Amino acid sequence: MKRNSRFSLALHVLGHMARKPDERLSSQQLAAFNQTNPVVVRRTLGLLREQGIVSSERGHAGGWQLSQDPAEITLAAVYDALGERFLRPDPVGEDNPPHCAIERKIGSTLSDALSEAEQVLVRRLREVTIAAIAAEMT
Amino acid sequence: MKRNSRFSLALHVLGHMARKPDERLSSQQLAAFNQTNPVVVRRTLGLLREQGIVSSERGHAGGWQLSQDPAEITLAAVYDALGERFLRPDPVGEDNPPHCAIERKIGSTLSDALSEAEQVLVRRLREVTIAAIAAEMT
DNA sequence: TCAATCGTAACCACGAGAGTTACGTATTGT
DNA sequence: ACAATACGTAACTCTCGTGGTTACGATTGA
Repeated sequence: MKRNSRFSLALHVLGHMARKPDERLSSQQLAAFNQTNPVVVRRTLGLLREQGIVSSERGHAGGWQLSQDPAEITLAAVYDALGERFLRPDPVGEDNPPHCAIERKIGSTLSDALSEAEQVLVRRLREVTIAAIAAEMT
Repeated sequence: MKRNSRFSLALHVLGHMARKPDERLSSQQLAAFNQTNPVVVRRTLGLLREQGIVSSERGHAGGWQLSQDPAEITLAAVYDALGERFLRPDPVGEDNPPHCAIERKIGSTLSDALSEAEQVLVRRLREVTIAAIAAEMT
């Protein structure tokens, strides 16, 4: 099992979809690109559909299609749509209230540092679009 | 079970140790601060010992002590000593060589973005010392 | 009607990491 | 010496997150 594959799975299939904007690709086809399962694809793309990035059609000629211009879809949008958090926060659990001042201090310090790092990450992801990814395809 | 507790566990016990530089604190005592287990403490502090941050003594009056001035121990040093990677890379697994160009592109793009974000994180962690953490204790 | 396809629920498989037990070894106080 | 204390470590369990899989209902088009 590949861990943390949601994001790269999404980017990969979006890249392929950007190459064939007029076709509706089935979960089965998209799954093949990642050597994974149609259900996993549906799960993942379902989150993107909620954000209007892709659309799906049921039935005989159904499948998935981009809802936006691939040049307008940033990796940050995908990251957000998936609810990804590459930074593992959890500096201070919600259920374990700090017992001493040091724990609060640690929690706030780590929170600040992680937030800043993630801002940098997202800023970078905003600079790359699906179109740029698709352009690399052979 | 608290996840990702190694780092905050380490910072917490180091903070307490910094308050009592002359005492040797047992794993048992340190574990109590975090409501965890002595073995977990030994495991974690063992990594810090390898980097010369703390020292341990066995036997009757044994325990743990800081090996460095708490004002010299940065959170980044602890982060490194623990081998923590708050950013989950794994953009392209080592065992699954990219099948098409898009996968390589995704892998390198994510790698770059994650690396940059982590540099920012570490830079921040370098600005905070154990002494600063300990100063917050009540 | 029938085949293709998404939408979901439900469950399994696997791995990471903390929690726990157990035991060996080292050190110290008496 | 000897008992008590404490680390070092192995081995196991528990839990959680996540992907994989199966199953089935709903929808669409020929």
